[in-house]
Amino acid sequence: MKLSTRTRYGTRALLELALHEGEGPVFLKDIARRQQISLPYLEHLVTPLISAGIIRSTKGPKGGVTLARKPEEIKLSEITQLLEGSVTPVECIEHPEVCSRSELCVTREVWGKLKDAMDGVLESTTLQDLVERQKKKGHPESSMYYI
Amino acid sequence: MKLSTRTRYGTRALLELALHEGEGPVFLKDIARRQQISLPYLEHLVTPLISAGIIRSTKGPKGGVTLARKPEEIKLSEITQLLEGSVTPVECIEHPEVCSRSELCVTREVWGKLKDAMDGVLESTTLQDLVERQKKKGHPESSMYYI
DNA sequence: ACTAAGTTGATTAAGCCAGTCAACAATACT
DNA sequence: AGTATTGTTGACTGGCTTAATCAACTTAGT
Repeated sequence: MKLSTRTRYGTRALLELALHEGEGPVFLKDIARRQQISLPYLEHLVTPLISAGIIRSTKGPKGGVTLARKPEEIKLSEITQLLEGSVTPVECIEHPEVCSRSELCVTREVWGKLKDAMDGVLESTTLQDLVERQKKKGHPESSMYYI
Repeated sequence: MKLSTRTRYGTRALLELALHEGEGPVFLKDIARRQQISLPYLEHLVTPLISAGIIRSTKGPKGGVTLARKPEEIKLSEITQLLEGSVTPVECIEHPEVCSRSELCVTREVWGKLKDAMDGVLESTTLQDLVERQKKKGHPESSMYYI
């Protein structure tokens, strides 16, 4: 019952972008350094985020990536859906046909409640919420990541 | 973000026992057949459940396993904790020391909210709740599993 | 042109985990 | 006592997923 590193890293990368909203493109290299993600790995995370229209990229010198929408318009549910595949605790919730017992299975109902509880949190949290939390905590990138 | 089959199968096995509460020991073989779990695999699931005091076993002919407590006293949180290891979406919630950023990380806070939401469901659901749901649906084992 | 970026794909390495097999231990029944 | 039946334990395997890297390619600015 763990989130994939895809989702964890991806969320951190997007938070990083949200923190620099309005400052123009950010280098993948900088995101990687500040959020402690390996650059080659980050490159792969970026691809689906672009196709999904969450970020925009600019090639060449002075290039980088930017949020394609405002932080308050990007819900965590969208990010997890994209990077995690889905946050379903069991396959049969979304695809009842994978198990012949789906119809009558009561454990399935409970796992459904579990999913609903998670969705509630993910639907109600946006990147903007993360930014505000971060501001309350102070900006770690200024004091910590540039040694 | 999937539950392990350990947890899924284990929960089904316990439900099966709860449904036969008060009828004496149930053969592992029967649980396996009715809940469609491979017998050798079920055997391994049973071990931790016994050590945790959730079920009791009787060896020999007419042996089998029984719930050690009443269904309403067995919470899902206990089962998942035992079989899943834990339902934490990220390691750093329970062990902040695994990541140097734990202190200042706001994504960690959100994953914490996610865990709280899940815990809410798991803490408030008992085997008895599953039994009642099953009764409302009818008893599938009588009509379906004995072909 | 040249350089600095992002993009894409092939590939690898490792860890996890479902699942099986086989030997063992205990109990009830005859 | 002996035997069949059942749970117990541990060793082992095979496959899947996924984090991660490398290398070649494309695009854009100077």
